[in-house]
Amino acid sequence: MVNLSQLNPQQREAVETVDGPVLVLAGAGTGKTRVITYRIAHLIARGVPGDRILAVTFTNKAAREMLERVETLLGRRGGGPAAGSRPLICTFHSFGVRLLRRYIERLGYKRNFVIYSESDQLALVRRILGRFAGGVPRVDPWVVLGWLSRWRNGDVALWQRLDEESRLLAERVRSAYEQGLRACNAVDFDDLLLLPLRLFREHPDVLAECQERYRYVLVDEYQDTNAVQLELLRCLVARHRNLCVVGDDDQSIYGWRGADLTNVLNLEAHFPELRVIRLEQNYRSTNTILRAANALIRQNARRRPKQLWSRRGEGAKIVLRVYADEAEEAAGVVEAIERKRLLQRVPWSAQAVLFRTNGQARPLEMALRRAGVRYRVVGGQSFFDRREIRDVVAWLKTLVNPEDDVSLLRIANVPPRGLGEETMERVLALSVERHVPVYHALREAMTSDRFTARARQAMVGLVETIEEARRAWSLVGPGTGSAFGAEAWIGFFERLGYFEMLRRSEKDAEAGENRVQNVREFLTDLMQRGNGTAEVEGSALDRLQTALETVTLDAERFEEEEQPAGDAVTLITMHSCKGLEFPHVYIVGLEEGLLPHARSTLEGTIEEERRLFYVAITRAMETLELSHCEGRRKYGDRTPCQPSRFLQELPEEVLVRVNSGPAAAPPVDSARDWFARMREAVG
DNA sequence: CCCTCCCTTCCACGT
DNA sequence: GAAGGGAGGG
Repeated sequence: MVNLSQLNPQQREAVETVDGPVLVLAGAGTGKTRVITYRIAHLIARGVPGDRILAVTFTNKAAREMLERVETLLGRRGGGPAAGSRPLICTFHSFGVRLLRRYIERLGYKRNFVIYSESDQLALVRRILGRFAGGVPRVDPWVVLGWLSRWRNGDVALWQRLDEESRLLAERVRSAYEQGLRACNAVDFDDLLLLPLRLFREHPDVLAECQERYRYVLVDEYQDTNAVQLELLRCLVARHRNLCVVGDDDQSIYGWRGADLTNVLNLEAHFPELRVIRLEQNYRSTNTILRAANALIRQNARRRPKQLWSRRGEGAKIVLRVYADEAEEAAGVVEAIERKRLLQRVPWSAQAVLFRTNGQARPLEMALRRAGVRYRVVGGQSFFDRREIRDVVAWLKTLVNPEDDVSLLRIANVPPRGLGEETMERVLALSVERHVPVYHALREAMTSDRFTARARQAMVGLVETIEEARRAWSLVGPGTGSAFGAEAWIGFFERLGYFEMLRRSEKDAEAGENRVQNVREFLTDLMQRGNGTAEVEGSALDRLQTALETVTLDAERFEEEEQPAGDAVTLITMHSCKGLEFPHVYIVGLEEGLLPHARSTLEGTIEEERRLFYVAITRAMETLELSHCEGRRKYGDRTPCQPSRFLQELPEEVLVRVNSGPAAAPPVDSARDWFARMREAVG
């Protein structure tokens, strides 16, 4: 039996109420993950086979951590679950991929489907918009992609808000977009949820099988679910109704991605027999911090009321500072960090700086580097935004599925082989005319006298390269003893001339070599993944498909491996800090326009911005420092800033206002001396 | 067809 | 202020 004595009464109730629908309202820091892991372990200990349990999370990281915790919980007591009967703990999206890998043929797709990343989606939308470019004033493909996603996820309201012209355009784009995906045998992120739902609705036998299999369904971060996810859940638990969702409406910060707060507020509508359990004892923060958080979030109208409290005492007051601009703010934060480290022996790793937008990381990084402080940036510009990585991924996707037009068009002339814009445009036209994938059109064009001999020669070269690689890699299997590894793939790109192209593309030889190195590392990493998975079956090409899925769905993992752990300050956005905690937290840029963000003011989503601030505040365990600037550089020149309206909502008695005029922060150019002196004074 | 330079635009948050 | 896209020359 799992020992439940370490849980408080509410947590215990949440763990032991195993049958029927349960909503656990778990405030920040109240032991939410603990409840889920204990609940899974408790179910297994009571004799439920592990593989009858499905736990859904929002990030892969959360899924990995949860699995680990469940295993320790069970393993410690000996005889953990047999390898075959482990609970399935994964994200909604990877759950979708699992189903699609098994059943997608029932929906008329081929098994070697690829998943389009956002940049792939964008390329497709761009192409479609280009095709429609008949006098239409230039439309932002980002905006259109946003419409599409929201429309496909059932946001009808948005659709109705568009004006006549936009709606007409959007409808044409939508239909072309969906056809485009189908034709490429590609699915996008939304499809990973939408197609499984279709599967459930059109194939009752599949649904019945899943219902039978997943007798107990748990959902973490339930406040982040959208309408489609709720539908999926309702299908899954329609029979046994053993659904346990854990979440906090006050921490719902993904509305822009379709997350719907009413899923939490109105769950009784779908499950009248719902048990609601509140967790309000916080184990993380001081009462000063909680008082600020409670006061702030109370201003929101749409919520289920709750009040956090803790046994961790009052703690230090919250410091509020004003700086002249973002450079001084950064310098001030670094100073505070070093002060804590040198005077109070607080390591860098116990401190985190939180901000609203990724762009705010830059001045902070500069100040940290100048002071010799180690740091790590969580999230931020993705490794996969690098050109060389996108090229390589497009090449690999093409090898898995040559009918993936977006990838093929991207790599057709990479490295340059004489298949420029003009030629590919004509091949594309041919593919549209014939209703076949670009790859087929390309093969047809090879022998067509509509193209010059030179172009045809180039096409033959491309097709042969693809065919040869596909043939070779589909022959390599686990039993053949041939090399599977990254070296073989590196060799492929070497022969392709890709590395040479990279080296040539940079003026600076070192920068070019750097890009080459990025690709080598990426391939090494990718192949380790393909070989490491439980899947022993299949050719190298099959494994490549699996590995590419992780690239698209779990990019975060690649980034993590990039940055070695160790003692370092954390720089992180307010969005990605959810679920984390730090002893000492600095929240910067608390200004109108940044928080609440200018766009949210326009869109009327102030409450979500307030929740975002709430999430940020509740990351802090011991101390919290807030700051805002009087002015800030924007697109080059300086603009004045007003303090965030949310600052006025914090109770005055928990704050200390420190006037950090220009005098308090050391002048930027002498920062190094200042730190040197401080170190000397301490050491 | 490829390269370079200038000009525009800027994605807020992430599976 | 940087990076990507478009126009024009090699």
